[in-house]
Amino acid sequence: MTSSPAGRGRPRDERSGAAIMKAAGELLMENGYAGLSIGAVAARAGVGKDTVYRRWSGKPELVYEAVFTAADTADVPDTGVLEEDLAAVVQSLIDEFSAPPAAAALPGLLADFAATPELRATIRSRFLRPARERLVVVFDWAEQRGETGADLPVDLVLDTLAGAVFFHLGIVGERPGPDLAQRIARVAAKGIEAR
Amino acid sequence: MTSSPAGRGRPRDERSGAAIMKAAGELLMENGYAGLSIGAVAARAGVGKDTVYRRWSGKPELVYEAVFTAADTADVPDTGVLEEDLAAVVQSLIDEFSAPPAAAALPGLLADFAATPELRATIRSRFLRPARERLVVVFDWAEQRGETGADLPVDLVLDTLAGAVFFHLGIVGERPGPDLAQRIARVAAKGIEAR
Amino acid sequence: MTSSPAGRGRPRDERSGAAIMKAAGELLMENGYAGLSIGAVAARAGVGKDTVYRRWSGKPELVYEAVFTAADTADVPDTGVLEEDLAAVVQSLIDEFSAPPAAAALPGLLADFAATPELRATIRSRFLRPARERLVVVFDWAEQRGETGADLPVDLVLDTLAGAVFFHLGIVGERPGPDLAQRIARVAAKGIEAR
Amino acid sequence: MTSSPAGRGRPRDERSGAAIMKAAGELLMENGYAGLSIGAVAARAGVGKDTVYRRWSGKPELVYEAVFTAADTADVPDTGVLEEDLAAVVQSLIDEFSAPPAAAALPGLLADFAATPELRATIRSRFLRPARERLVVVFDWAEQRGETGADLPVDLVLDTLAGAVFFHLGIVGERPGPDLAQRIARVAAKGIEAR
DNA sequence: AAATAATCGAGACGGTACGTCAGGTCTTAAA
DNA sequence: TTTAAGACCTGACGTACCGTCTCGATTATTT
Repeated sequence: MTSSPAGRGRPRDERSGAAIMKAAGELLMENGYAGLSIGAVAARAGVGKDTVYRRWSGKPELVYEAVFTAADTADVPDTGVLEEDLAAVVQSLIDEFSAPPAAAALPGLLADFAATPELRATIRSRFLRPARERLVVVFDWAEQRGETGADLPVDLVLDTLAGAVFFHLGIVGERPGPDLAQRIARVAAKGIEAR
Repeated sequence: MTSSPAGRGRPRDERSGAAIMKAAGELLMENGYAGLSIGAVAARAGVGKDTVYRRWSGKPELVYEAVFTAADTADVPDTGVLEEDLAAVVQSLIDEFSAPPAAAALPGLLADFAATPELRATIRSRFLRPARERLVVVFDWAEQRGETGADLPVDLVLDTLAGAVFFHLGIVGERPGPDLAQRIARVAAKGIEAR
Repeated sequence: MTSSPAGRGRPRDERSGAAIMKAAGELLMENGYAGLSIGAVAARAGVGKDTVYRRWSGKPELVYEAVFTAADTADVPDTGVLEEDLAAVVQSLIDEFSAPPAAAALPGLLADFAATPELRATIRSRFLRPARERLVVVFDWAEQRGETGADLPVDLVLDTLAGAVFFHLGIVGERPGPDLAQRIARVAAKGIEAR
Repeated sequence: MTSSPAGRGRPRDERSGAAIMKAAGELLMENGYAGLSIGAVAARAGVGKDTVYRRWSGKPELVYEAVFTAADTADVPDTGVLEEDLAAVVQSLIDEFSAPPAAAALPGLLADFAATPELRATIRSRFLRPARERLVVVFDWAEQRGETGADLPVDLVLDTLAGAVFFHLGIVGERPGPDLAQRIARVAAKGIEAR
């Protein structure tokens, strides 16, 4: 959210922003990403359209913030086994991508981000940073245990894991079976282990 | 394409359909998926809007057909090594997804498909069938060579490979390095090989 | 009204145009000129805004046509007396300006016309042409009878008569007493008669 | 202008009011009446919007005061001839109506006044009082000289003179030729003279 | 000196209207 | 029956103003 500039003038009412976020989440689940309009969000939030545009530059930014707010700073547990550590990382991606508003928003949201150069450059940092940080940690542990070599292609693996989850859930639309994270992690762990 | 209902009346002019496909591909590369409108396609093709709607039910179907027309029936070469076979499969996905009109269309197109129940069900068959057929063959060879066990999760692996390629190219927007297929295939091959 | 270009395409539905005119007249009397919006006219007419903009370039043109449609081609009667002839001309101006929708529209409408160079140039021809034609005839008769000289300043007299009626009715808002035309005509007739 | 309610609190800064008047006059000439917004006036004056609304109730009142401030208390000269006296009155109307900011403001301003019942009632006193006072004096002289009878319809003549000037200059937009006042006065004088 | 109160610039607030554009349907005359 | 053309209704877009309100700060009068 763009922070209010300086201390001058009437400060923004936090309740407006909160009402907008709430309305956006609801409409997202009711009508999907394509069926969500800024005007409808404003109307349901009991707010003028300007009040939305003052805070967010457009639908993608608004929906991104409405959906991906969970801080998700939990540390990945050190299980001592690469495959299990990876499973935890994949599970966090699944949790992030399959929450109801996220599932409704993701394909359209990523499409809009991908279509806009400025937004496209932010996709990794916005959607994948927590997972990437965890992955770096997990890779570090695995290297110290000798399970993997150094110089693992973090971003490529991350894209693969995220792509697998996104494609499986978001596009093809399968429900996330309870062992999905484990199955993906098993292949990935074996794939990147040293010999 | 919807086939012309046989029989009476003036037959459809095949040149109209071809002009529409051509115009759609051009506009896709100029303005992207979101910036393509049926009206603009019709105008550039020198055709009435009805002539478009008579053949395709809407933008997703139209763009899908304009972009994914290549038959792509080439057999995957039997290299005798799982990793190499997989690399060929991944390369075919890369080729399919990174062709200029496809790259411009894919994120938005998949989002529209995913948002429509009837279309969502057809994603695998429309975008992944050739790759899936190749993957089945490759897995069959590998099993016969003893490199892998039976009962490999074809669809999950397919989603993973496709998701990796799509996310890496379509969303994050990296150019496909010449060794991308090989790198993905290496991890995947090791991941699914029998111990 | 802009006439539909050539014979190609679907012809405009005359009922739409008529419904727009009717709605505009009603809203004008209910809310006045400033309170009339194109969107409200379209909504009441059961028509899309485009259908309005396709026919009229904006509110001034729309309201002008909605209000000043009466052909008003009646000839001015030859009474044989300048003052009486002028009274008939003035009365036609009063009738034109004091009809309920016209009275509601005139001040704002003329202001918008005056503020737009292209429209400003058309004020005389749009609002005063019938009166001017009558005035020319009346002056011609008067000259032939010897009541006046030649070279009367038609436009200045016309502006004076119209200004008097407009200012008296439209701005100051007096009801048009039954002898108003006569009173204005008396002064004007005396004013322009030859000694 | 609403006078500052005496007494407590910080007194109004007279420079703010002056800056607002100045900004309003400038913007009026740059953008016309319709193109003038309170927000823009406040911004150019370096003032908050409330500082404007605290002093004036809205655009019409603000513009009226910005434009029609000239006291114009000069006495009409007694020329001894009705036509010449009238010419002076008409000339004062021309001067008032054709000053650049007034010319830009008048049609829209009068339309807004006419559209608001409370304001409409004040039009004569606001815009025509000086001219009316002069006209009464001039008629008085003329009656004493025997040029006219008593009981001249002051308001009707005034509306006619003002309407003629307003319509000729403000609406139709002619530049005021140097003899305009004389030409109008000649007709009017003859029109109201006793036989 | 302290309390009270109105003003100041700034700008957020909920609304309304703007004029444009796309979607998908329908209606014409011509082929 | 299809064709090109284009009108049709719906509804969203992002912007501009409206007139009100809420800030912190300032400047006066009243205790």
